[in-house]
Parts: sequence; structure tokens; C-alpha cells
Amino acid sequence: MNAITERQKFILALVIHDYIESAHPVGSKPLVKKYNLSISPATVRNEMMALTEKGYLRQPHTSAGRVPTEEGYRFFVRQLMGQTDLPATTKRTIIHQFYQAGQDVTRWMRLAASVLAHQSQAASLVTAPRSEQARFKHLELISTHGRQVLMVLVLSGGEVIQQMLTLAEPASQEQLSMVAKSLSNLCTGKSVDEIQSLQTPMTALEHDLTRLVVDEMKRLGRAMTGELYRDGITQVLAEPEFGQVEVARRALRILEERPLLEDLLTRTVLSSDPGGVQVLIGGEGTWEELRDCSVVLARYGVSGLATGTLGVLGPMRMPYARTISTVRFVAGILSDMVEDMLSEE
Amino acid sequence: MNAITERQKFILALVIHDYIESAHPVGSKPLVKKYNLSISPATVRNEMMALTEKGYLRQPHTSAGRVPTEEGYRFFVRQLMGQTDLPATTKRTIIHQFYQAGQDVTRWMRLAASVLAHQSQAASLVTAPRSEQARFKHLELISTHGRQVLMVLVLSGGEVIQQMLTLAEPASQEQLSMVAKSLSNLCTGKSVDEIQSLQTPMTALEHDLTRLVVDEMKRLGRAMTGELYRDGITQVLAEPEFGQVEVARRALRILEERPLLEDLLTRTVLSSDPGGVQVLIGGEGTWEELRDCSVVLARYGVSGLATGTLGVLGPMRMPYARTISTVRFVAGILSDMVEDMLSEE
DNA sequence: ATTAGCACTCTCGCATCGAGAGTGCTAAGA
DNA sequence: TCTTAGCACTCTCGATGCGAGAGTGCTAAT
Repeated sequence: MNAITERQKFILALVIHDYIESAHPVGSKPLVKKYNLSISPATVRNEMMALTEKGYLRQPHTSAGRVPTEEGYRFFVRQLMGQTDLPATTKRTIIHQFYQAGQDVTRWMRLAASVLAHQSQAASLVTAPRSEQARFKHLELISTHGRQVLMVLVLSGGEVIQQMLTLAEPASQEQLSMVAKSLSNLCTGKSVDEIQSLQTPMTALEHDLTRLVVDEMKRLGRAMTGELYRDGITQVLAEPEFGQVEVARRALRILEERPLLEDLLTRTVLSSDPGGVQVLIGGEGTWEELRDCSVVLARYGVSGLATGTLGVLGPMRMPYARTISTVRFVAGILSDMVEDMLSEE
Repeated sequence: MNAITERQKFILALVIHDYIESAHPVGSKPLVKKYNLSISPATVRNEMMALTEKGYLRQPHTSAGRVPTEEGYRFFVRQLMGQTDLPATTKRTIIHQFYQAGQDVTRWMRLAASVLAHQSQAASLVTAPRSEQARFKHLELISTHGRQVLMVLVLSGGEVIQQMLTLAEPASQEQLSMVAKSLSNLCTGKSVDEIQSLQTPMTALEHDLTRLVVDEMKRLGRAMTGELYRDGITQVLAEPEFGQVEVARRALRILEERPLLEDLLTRTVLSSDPGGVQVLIGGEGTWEELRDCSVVLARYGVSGLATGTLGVLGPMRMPYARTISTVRFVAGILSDMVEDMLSEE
């Protein structure tokens, strides 16, 4: 009984399209006029009533136009919105920018955040790629002064960990290089667990260093997300729905406070595979902070080896088609780059 | 003729104090009552009139209380505000947190931003320490796959630059280590210019690598500020003066858009020595974006070797005494840490 | 020099009102 | 049965007016 007719779908799509564009409740008469519909406002009104009953539209007050509900947006995103793609020229520009950023992961991240923010006119978030099970790649010990040593640990995902440490006994750079080399040979390609259970005989120094390496690898493993890169915070403040500062504040908190953000990511894309795009509309009953917002998230990288998250936060009235294709496109670029990086190594 | 009397100073200080606390224009009668003044409201009014003529106070409209002008705040900060210091317990807590962060520069930065934001209830900004004239410290070449090599370049300020590069000819890890070692010996302690003008005979590979090293060091030198760390953006949105989103947006842009920020830093603290705290009140006629804000900035680190900037952005109605002492304190901690790092190396 | 008294001014909240927009319903037409 | 013209109704929004309250500036007395 509750099946939605084709015409209703059409009108729903129009209403959403118009509302996304204008941010004003959509009335029947202007809608007919604007899109040159061959049906009368009265008919549109009837259909709107039906859509309101089905829960896809609502009216802010008795006599105002219609506004999409969260359910309406969801239906739109799932079934009505065509699979669009970014214009070829836009794509080329973006790819060119990434190309110029060279091999510098930090610059990729910043650039990705910037591109997402500008393309979607919203706030963006990118987390640096991380290996779920990082593998040891290289260890370097650099003598600095007295017993102070700079340890540089390189992992398979490209992560570089630097840590100052103080030796029990002074050691020359030659000795340190020897130790680093032998440990590198021993551990290369091994995971934390494998290194931890090594039974090879070692000197005291080697033993201590191994412990340190294991500790650092574990510490990195515990951090759920890598470094965060954000952009477009001020952009999103320009949206009319954030005219009330409390609304903006509530939404932006989720980008600023790590625990909130990690909760969100953990319960959505963190476990998903790279490729798919997830759309969260209006907090989905779970995230009070996102009540008035939508979030488009995707995971990028190579599953099981090195992955990261990227996404966009904007008002619920968001140009979904464009945003989703942007997110998908940027995720694809970053995935390619991570892949390149891994295959090169 | 325009000398300000002691009593006027006293009243000005009271008005500012009260306004900072309440965010409401301060009237003569409530002021007398609240602070149990031994003079009458009428006298206070006369003094307020004088202060208004001198440009330290103004009235939002004919019949409202007084509000401090930018000039008023400046006078207050320069001459009226006593040198306060953070409570000892607060200091201890902060120091403890830094102590726990170990030697990880990234964690220092994040922590510094967080402490600044929470202590001053405003938005904070910290830039990573950078060497003005970075010196070469160590070079490492790590063979990864085929002709792909990961170059790790360590500079005196502690900066680590990683860059993937592709060799013209394949080379073994042994060969690479040899080259890295000889170049390290050659360049250690040298500045870009010195490396660039080296006349030592080299192999083609060494020559190419030297060029790369020089390029990277120059690139880093061009970037005026290191990585940025921000916090407290949502905190500052809670301040009543940012109830108008456009006001908040205007102010926050300066934190988000690098060019704006670099302009601000360049023309204020970037050339100053670590230690001093600079207070910018209401844009000082130069920064339109900061019209309604104040910024407290300081430089930290070791002059000429490695320095960074930190600061706080909040409404003009800001608890200056507390904010300034917080900024000074955190700058001191970071300076100590940078100093330690440098002396250890 | 200080202060009590007072008239004056301006904001703010509240109620009122009319215009405008858009609806829901009804009844007529295809 | 579906569509549509017509119409009364509802609700928002901006303008207007008004009274209360707060705080000032001035004057005159101490």
C-alpha cells in the first residue's frame, strides 16, 4: 500500500534538488513554474501530501513549503540520485595537483583535505594512512652527543618513528651502525609479534633496542587513526544552517575532539574496505552531535596493509551527488598513491 | 592636560575587569554596588565621562553602560594589569603532562595547543620548531625495491625529511650505505650554502644526491612556518561575541588559511626573540580579520637555532592576565624542551 | 570636589497588524 | 478515477507602537 509511485519519486527528487540549491522550503506553485512541470500545483500538492505521510518530506510550519526529512535524503541518496562523476577537467586539475605534491605524504594529506573542502564547500577530514599490522623495515641509530642516540625506525606503511634514547654506555657511530644493521637484517619484514618472540641470541644493547622497537610499534598500533588533517572549517560556517553558532559548534566538535571522531570512525568505515563510500545523514539516531549534519566517509589505501580515512562534514542539505563523487575520486587517488608506495618498497 | 588620574585608572581597571567577566556594558550604579566603592555612582559617571573622552571607554548607545575600547584594552594590558602568574598547582599539572609526552615533538605540539586552548578558553595555535639555518646532520639511504630508494635526511633542528627517489642504476644496500656514510661525513654540521659550494670530487651518484639534499633543505627553508597545530576552535565559538557566525568566520579564517596566518606571524613575532609575549588587540588597524579579536603570541625555542611560534586567539574581551601568563609559561616549557633537544644532540 | 535628584534617551521585549506565501479541502471537469 | 481551479484558512515575517527598565548627563546643593 505504501509503494511510492514514479511521479512521487520524481517530485521528491525535484524538491530535494531545489532545497539543496536554495535552502528555502519548497512550495508547489514555484516548483511547477521553475521546472515547467506539465502538472498543476494542486496535483503537486497532493503528491507532496503523500510524500509527507510517507515521511520523506515535512513542513516547518502549517503553511510553508516542504523540506526533506532525513528519511527523504536517505531515499534520495540510495535510490534517486544518479551516479554522477566529476567533470573531466576538474579531475585533471586535481590529479595534476597531486602529481606536483611528489612523494611527500604530509603534502598529500593536506592537499586531499584542501581539495575535499573546496570541491564540496564543506569541512573535510583526512587521516594519514596506517598499517594495521605494521612490519619492520629499517632501523637507524644516529649518535648525537655523549650517550644520546636518535633512533629512526621505518615501518612498511611508510611510517617513520623517531625517538631519542640514552644508552647505558657510550657507543661510537660505527658500533651503532653495526648494531642497527644487524638488527635490521634480523627484523626486516617481521611483525611486532614475530619480533617479540625472536629467540636469536643478542647482546644486551641489541636486546634493549629490540624491546624499544617493539614498544614503539605497539604504541603506533594502538593509535586508531593516524595524524589528522582538516580543512574547510570556515567554509562550512558560511552555510545558513550553521547560522546558529551552537549548531556549528556541536558539529565541529566531532572534528576537533579525537575521542568523538574515533568513535564515529570506528563504528562506521574503520572496518570497511577501501572503495565504498558511506553516507551518514543526520546522525542516524546515534550521534547527537551530527543531528543537523551529514557526513560522507570513505576508506582508502590497501586493505590489510595501509589504510586511512577521508570524509566531508556538511549540512544535511548537501549536494550529495557531487560530494560523494568527490570523496570517491579523492579516495581513489590516495589509494593509488598508497599502492604505488607499497609496491615500490 | 590629558593626564589620567589614579582614580580614573582604578575605575578603568574595574570596568574592564567587570566587562571581561560579564560581557555586558558596565553601568555606574551596579559597579559601585558590586565592588562596594566608597564613591557615589555620580562620581563614577563623571570619571567614566572623562575616560570616554580620552578614548578608553565607549557606550554602545546613548544610554547604556560603558564598554572598553581597543585603546582601553591596550592601556590596561600595558599599564594596569599586574604581572600575574599561573597557580603553582596548574603549573605542576601542565609540566607533568609534558613530562609524560616524552621526546615526541608531535606530542609536544598537540599538548601545547591543547593546554593553551583549555587554559585560556580560546583557540590556540602552535607551530613546530624550525631552524632558521638548518644544518645537515645525517643522511640515510634505504634500498626498497629495484632502483627505488628512500632517502632520510636529518637536520640539526630535529627535522626529518623523507623522500622517495629513483636511481639511474640499481644499487645494493651496501653501496647505498657507503655513499650515505661518506656524504654524511662530508656534510655534517654544514649549512645549505656550504654544501652547495662544496668542491670535493664526487661520483655522479654522490653529486646527484647532494643536489637533492640541497633542494630539500632549501624547500624547508622557504616554508616560513613548520607544521601547524590548532585546538580550541569550538571553545572559542562559545564566546558571545562569536554569536554572529560571520564574526567567528572572519576570525577563524586567519587560523585556517596559511597565507593569512603567515602574514600575521611574519609581521609580528617571527622576527622577535623567544621570551617576550606580544598582544594584538583588535587587529591594530592592520588585520581586518581580527577586528573583533585579540591575539596573544610568543616565540619559543633557541634564537638562531630552532624556534617556533605559539599563540591564542580569542575575543577582544579576553582575560588578558591569565592568557598572557599561560602563553608565557607554555612558551617557556617548549623553549626548555627545544634547548634540551639541541644540547643533547 | 562630590553627590542627590531628575529629566531624558535608548534598548528590549511584547503585542498588534497586514501582506504574502502556501496549504488543504471541495467541487467541478476530463 | 485522476486532475485541477478556486478559495478559505493558517502561519510567518516585517513593520509599528508602546511601556518598562536601565543608565546617562546635567544641575544644584552640600
